[in-house]
Amino acid sequence: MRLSRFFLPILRETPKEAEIVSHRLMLRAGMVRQESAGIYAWLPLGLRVLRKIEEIVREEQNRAGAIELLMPVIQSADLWRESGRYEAYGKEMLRIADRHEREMLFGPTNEEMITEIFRAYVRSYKDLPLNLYHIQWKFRDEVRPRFGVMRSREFLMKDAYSFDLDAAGARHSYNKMFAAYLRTFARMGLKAIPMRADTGPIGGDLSHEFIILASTGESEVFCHSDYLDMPTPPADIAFDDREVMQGLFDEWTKRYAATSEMHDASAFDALSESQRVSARGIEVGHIFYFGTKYSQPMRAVVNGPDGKETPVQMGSYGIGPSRLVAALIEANHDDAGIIWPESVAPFTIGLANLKVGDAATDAACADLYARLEKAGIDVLYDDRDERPGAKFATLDLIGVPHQVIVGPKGLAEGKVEVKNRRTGAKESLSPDEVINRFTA
RNA sequence: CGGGGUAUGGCGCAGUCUGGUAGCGCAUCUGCUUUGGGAGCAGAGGGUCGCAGGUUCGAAUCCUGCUGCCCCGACCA
Repeated sequence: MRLSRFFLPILRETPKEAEIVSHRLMLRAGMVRQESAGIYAWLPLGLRVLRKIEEIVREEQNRAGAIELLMPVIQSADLWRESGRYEAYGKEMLRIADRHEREMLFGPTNEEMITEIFRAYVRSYKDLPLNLYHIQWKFRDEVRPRFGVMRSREFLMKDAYSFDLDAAGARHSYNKMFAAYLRTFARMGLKAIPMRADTGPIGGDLSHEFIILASTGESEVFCHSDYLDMPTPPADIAFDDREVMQGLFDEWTKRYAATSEMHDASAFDALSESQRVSARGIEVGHIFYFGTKYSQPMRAVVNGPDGKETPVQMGSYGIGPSRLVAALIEANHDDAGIIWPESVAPFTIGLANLKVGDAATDAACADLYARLEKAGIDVLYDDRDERPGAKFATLDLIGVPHQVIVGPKGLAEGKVEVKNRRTGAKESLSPDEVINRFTA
């Protein structure tokens, strides 16, 4: 992408409403624009990151055996009356009426709808297990939206729903999502620690929150230091092997880890000084096993091997990709701006032409740009007629992991500079070496 | 939902107390000079002062009502 043809509305000053660093940087880098309290437009740069995150989430859901579909954002009130949550959900649910005065709502979550879809088609235990998910916009009318997309009213959520014949099967489904979540966050360069959680309004008796550590996190968390170095489950782990999955779950939950609401000070204090990690955290995922809470009232039943009808055992599993964008910035930034992990970066390379109009730099940049693009690398080519300082500041701000800097001085010796945004390390390489570096 | 604050050009702000027809920095546009860490000079454009009433010869400024947004607390992907 040529920057001169892109839409990147950078702000030099920080809008006053932005309190936390991720919100400030998202506004300054032209990633989002607030349209109303807790409602944001995603500008091109922000959208590229959101899509990268979505794709990682999708790949790991698919790997764990979940199947993608897409449910609507607008739902019927009748569906929610069946489960009893229409009244119970309260003011967080945005209720609307259509032209026929039919009561509708903007979905805050999809347990009812997925259960309705399930019961319409599935009759036999032979069709289980089943795990269906979608990535769709949700609306929860938060009392007090804040922190930009970290706590917004409209937000993107990946929600998966598992269906099993019995509790043991549901447990296995839960464990598979548990493993998928560990992989998902690890691929984004995040250390997400599963912590036992309250089930809240979703209900049920088994639940974990996935918390990433960040100094600006909303909640206080406590955990065993071993969690900082636990190995991520490999891509080819045996998702269908119940014992392997249970073993992984047990390994990841046997040590102390809790948010402040679930904190047990005496258990935590039993750890040695060096084992105690007390930090701030951001919730990026939440998984629940809730049995027949919805299948019972909504009559989602299957015929078991014994010929009897049984309500299915369900679980639900959520990740907020839009919140993750902010969480990733909270965990990856410095004074100059954002530092994207490579897997979610909007562009992999920022190519800066320090002297637009100079025949040599123009030609060198055009050549590098074409060859890197041809190799399938996302390159942002800063071909604007700006001074070098402005280009450095822009690339630092938007956090592109690698900067390739082409100026007359280096080019006179056949060299361009490659700078690593995270480490600040600079190398002087020939254009051919640059191509090899990034295409090898 | 309780408490507090705020609303003036794209962004950040002054002007409001004491009424006289709107200003500064950044950004934008034009020209010249510049060009390895957010350039300099000269010129230009852009604002129903949140909305609706009212007081007054005259309202950004005073009065009344409303709305948006932000912050602090209790709740949440």
